[in-house]
Amino acid sequence: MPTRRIRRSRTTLPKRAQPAWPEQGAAAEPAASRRAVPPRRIRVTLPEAGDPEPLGADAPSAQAAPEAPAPPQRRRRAARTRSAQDAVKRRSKSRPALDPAAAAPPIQQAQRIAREVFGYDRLHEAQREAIASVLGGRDTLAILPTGSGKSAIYQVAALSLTGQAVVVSPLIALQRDQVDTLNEHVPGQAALLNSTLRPAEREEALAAFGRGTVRFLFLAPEQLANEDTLERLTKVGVTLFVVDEAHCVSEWGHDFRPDYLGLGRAVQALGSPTVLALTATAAPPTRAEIVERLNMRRPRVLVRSFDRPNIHLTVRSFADARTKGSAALDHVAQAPGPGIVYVSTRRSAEAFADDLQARGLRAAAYHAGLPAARRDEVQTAFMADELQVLVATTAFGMGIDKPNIRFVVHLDISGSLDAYSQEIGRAGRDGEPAQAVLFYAPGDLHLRRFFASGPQTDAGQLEEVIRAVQANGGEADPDLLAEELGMRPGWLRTALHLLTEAGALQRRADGSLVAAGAPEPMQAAALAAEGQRHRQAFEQSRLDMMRGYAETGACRREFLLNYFGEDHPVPCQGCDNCQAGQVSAASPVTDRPFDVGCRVTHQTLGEGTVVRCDDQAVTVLFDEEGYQMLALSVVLEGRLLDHLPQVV
DNA sequence: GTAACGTTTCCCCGGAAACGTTACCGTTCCGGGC
Repeated sequence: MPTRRIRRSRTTLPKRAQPAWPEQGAAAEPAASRRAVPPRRIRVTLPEAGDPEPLGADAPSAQAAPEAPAPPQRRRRAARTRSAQDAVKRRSKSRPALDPAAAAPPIQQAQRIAREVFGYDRLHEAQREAIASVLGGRDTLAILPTGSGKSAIYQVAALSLTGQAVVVSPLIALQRDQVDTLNEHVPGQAALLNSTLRPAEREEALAAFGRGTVRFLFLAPEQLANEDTLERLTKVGVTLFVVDEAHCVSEWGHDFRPDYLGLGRAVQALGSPTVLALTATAAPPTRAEIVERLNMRRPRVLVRSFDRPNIHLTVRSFADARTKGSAALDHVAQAPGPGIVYVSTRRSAEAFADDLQARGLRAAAYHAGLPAARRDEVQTAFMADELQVLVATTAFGMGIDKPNIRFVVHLDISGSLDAYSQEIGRAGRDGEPAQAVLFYAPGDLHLRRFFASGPQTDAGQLEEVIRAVQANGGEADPDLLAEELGMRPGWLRTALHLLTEAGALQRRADGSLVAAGAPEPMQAAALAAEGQRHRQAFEQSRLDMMRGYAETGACRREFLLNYFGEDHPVPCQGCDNCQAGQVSAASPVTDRPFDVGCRVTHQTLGEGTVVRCDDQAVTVLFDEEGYQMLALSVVLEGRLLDHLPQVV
């Protein structure tokens, strides 16, 4: 077994040449503090692929356990990509063949790797459970709060296993950070595979992974849609398939990045390795979809509390957008920062940042329409506390780990409580008090309804597409079809996706789409249109829940946690309604007609699961129709809901 | 669903009003140009 010298290194923020926002007279706040882990040199022995020998029992530690950190959030561009690839080249020693008969390594081995390789004195309980589940060969979905060290789970699990891991990560910048972090601890054992690589670099990454020199290969889901890439990986014999930020499967797969929905197919093609899906936010339907889409078998689903008691929840309601904007400006101008203001459009991001600057604040806008260099500059400045306020669209935030964010203000309502929870979860990661304030005007719902509605299709158009595919000899080339039918390419891609979901089209081994032959075009189009209708109804129902949160007079924390299937005692004293004395202690759980989590059936809405029940309303997540809030008195008087046997 | 923007219509040539169109969040990948 090889011995390696590992040195923990600290990274530094790149210096910014020129501030592009007004400097304020007041002294800059201290730089963001990262957890200080003293650099040290250790000698560590790692199991090779095929090495069955466990490392021995874990020694107990009396020290507090530093949790695994989220990746640092500085953009590291081509130079870092090349350095990771160079590291791969330096380590070209081949590994022994995989040994599938090797016994699952014990959790003690994982603890030792966590300590000796990554410097964590001990893993916390959720990390241990998830790692043990993976080491036992069980597909695992871990839904753990931000800052709980999700990355450490796959890092330690993969190094404890024999064989190699593919890690699907949504953003190239995130992948770079993850590879850099890993290569600081296990030099040369992590590599990237994405479109920024030159052909030779790409080939080298695949070859190193094929030789076993590289244990972790990070890629975006689009890479796995490439049949050549998938075939190369299949030959390697991947033992662990990790999906980081797994909520993207459900959140982005349907209308934005459809290759997320193809990950289950990739898992099968890779010989069904153990699947580990990690996310910080997933309500029950999102969990179900992740499990289904990733083809997870009898998965262990680990869920920890979503509650962040140090974040105070407030909603301020307004009749119109103008008075709302003015009040939000006053609020943010006096709020102790640093903070994030989320808005729904790029234009309003620019406008609100301008307004804040006019008030003398160091503020900047961040959205996907900015040049990459400007986005890097703004993000780096915010991370370094050079900015007080970042005004951003949803483009900002994934993977962000800035501990001292004191407020997250929403100038516009989010599209779902899933998104809202993710966004406010970026506040107060240092455990100190933080504020989440939603500025709400009912008119804001229009734009969100537009986003939730997605591209409009009808069965007639979809049938037209299928017939065109058939007329083309069964080939479904998006660009050709768009031109031929005079349809927008974006819309046509959505149509092809819906038709594939309905079974009217099939993906061939080379990745291209062909007509499936059955069902008949009319029937397939109707199925596809119905599928989309369900999806849109579900999205609209999620927006309804977001609206429910904004308009509730009950405890907001309870409302938010109920959405994620978690109960919470009221009053919480950590939200505006509770502090205003509007919320009194709830009736005992046993007195409620419907328990959270119980299965019910409705004559027209079908079967569903109760997610919330208070004195006024019962909220049910129906399997087909999404979330529905029903007046409790009407439900009880009309006997609209019947209990079903509990699903174990 | 709304707002911003562009075009057309008045039919005296500049500009208001009406009307129509389009964008509105999110990333990766790929091919072409320099």
